[in-house]
Amino acid sequence: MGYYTHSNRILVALDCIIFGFDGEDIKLLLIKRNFEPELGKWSLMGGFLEENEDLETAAQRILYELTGLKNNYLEQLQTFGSINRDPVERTISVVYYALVNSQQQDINAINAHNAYWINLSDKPDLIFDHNRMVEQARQQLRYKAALHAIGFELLPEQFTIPQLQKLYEAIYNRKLDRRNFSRKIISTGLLLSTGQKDSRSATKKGQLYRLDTTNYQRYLNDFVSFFPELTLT
Amino acid sequence: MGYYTHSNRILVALDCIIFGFDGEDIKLLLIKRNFEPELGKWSLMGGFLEENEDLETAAQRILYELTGLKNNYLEQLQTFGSINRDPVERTISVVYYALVNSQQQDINAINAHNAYWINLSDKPDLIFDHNRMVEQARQQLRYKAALHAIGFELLPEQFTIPQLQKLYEAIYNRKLDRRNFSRKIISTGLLLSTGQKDSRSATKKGQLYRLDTTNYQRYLNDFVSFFPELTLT
DNA sequence: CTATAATTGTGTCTTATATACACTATTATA
DNA sequence: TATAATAGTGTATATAAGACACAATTATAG
Repeated sequence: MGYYTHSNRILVALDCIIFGFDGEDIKLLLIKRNFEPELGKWSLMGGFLEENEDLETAAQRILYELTGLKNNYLEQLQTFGSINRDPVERTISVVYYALVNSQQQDINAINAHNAYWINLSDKPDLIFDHNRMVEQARQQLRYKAALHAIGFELLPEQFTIPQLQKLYEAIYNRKLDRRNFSRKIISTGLLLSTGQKDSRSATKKGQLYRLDTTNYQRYLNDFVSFFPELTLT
Repeated sequence: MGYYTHSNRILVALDCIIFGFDGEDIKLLLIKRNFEPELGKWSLMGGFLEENEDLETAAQRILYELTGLKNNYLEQLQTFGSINRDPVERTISVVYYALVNSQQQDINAINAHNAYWINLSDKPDLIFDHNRMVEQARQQLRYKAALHAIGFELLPEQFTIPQLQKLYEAIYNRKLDRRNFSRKIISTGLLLSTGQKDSRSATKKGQLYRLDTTNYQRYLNDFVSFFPELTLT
């Protein structure tokens, strides 16, 4: 293996925006830094790209180190590369965002990293360009959830339609009509009734559904467009 | 300015997928390489990130070097970082895609780079992971054009509705109904009649329109979603 | 100079979907 | 057993999608 004569080799970091949902609010897993630089401030979970590591592998590693979770929804968002974005040394950061079902996490790993689940609406100021990263991820989540029925990744395996509605309401920060939501989501064919009922509910117990993974694949690819006639494959 | 102790500094490249439209087909500006590595093969236009250069600035520079064009639609697509994607040396590539009005290009610059406009449907095999990059860009173009009325970037300043329709048909590779297309596009309020007619047409000359830039800004942000009720701001 | 072929412009009908809204059912708790 | 809270279902109206038909313009051929 040879080398290019070009000399500008720089550090490549990865940062992960980790979204969760507690039934009421969209949450972010953030780190109160007990290390330099920017000790004491809030940031995303990050790390450097290693020598024999693909980008996606590195992002998965960083997510796993923090949460003990594997096989989550994880997608590359964008790469941030302003000259002075990192005051220590020029570093470009490849940013991923993850959707995790926050009930399955490894509490010990999270505590060990001094990380906390924080309501997206209460997000503190973050270091470097991490605020911009989060803002862009939030928008991407709205996109994706609107087009691709992606939101399920944030829910437990079994969920009720009202729970799903609360998730959508949290993502878009607006109220939806219960009756229309229910009709629409059922018409997608994405939900399979489990026959069970939600035991946790304090009043009328809702019907539990789970994703129909057959149809789900289709919905991950399809989307409804500006010209509905142009719905893609 | 200090340094991180981490040692894995690597080359950062940029590659540009340059889309055009000739009135019939979507085109790609590709390079027949007269330099190493992979001399004689086809590739995207690329380059390395310089020391005092932002990512977007570098992408603009590369686009300018090849086409003489500035101020085009240029957007980051994704970063590709597989370990062995470049056989010479580990390099990650931040990929941008550009939409250019291919009538305004600098022919000399293009010839000097041994570049050619090639129908997307006739795309030759490209080096490294450039095939994947183009495929992803093509999908992103479909997304964007469906959601954001972005396609105008590929047309001359003045255009007829049938020309716009041909562009959409090329992007999505399918026929659309003339009458419904016309009604729909007019109802968006994006078009301003210029009062002029298309002189080039061989039969009935179509009415020339141009973008209403006021409404355009809105359409760049808005999109119609999976739940139309959730159309975003 | 008129017929023709090609393309543009506009209207209308039917069907489907969005949206608004009202009543009934279930369950823990007082 | 009444109440408060939430879940489930139905229906009417407005809007948009999608299919389709006819009239208008213009270069070219006869």
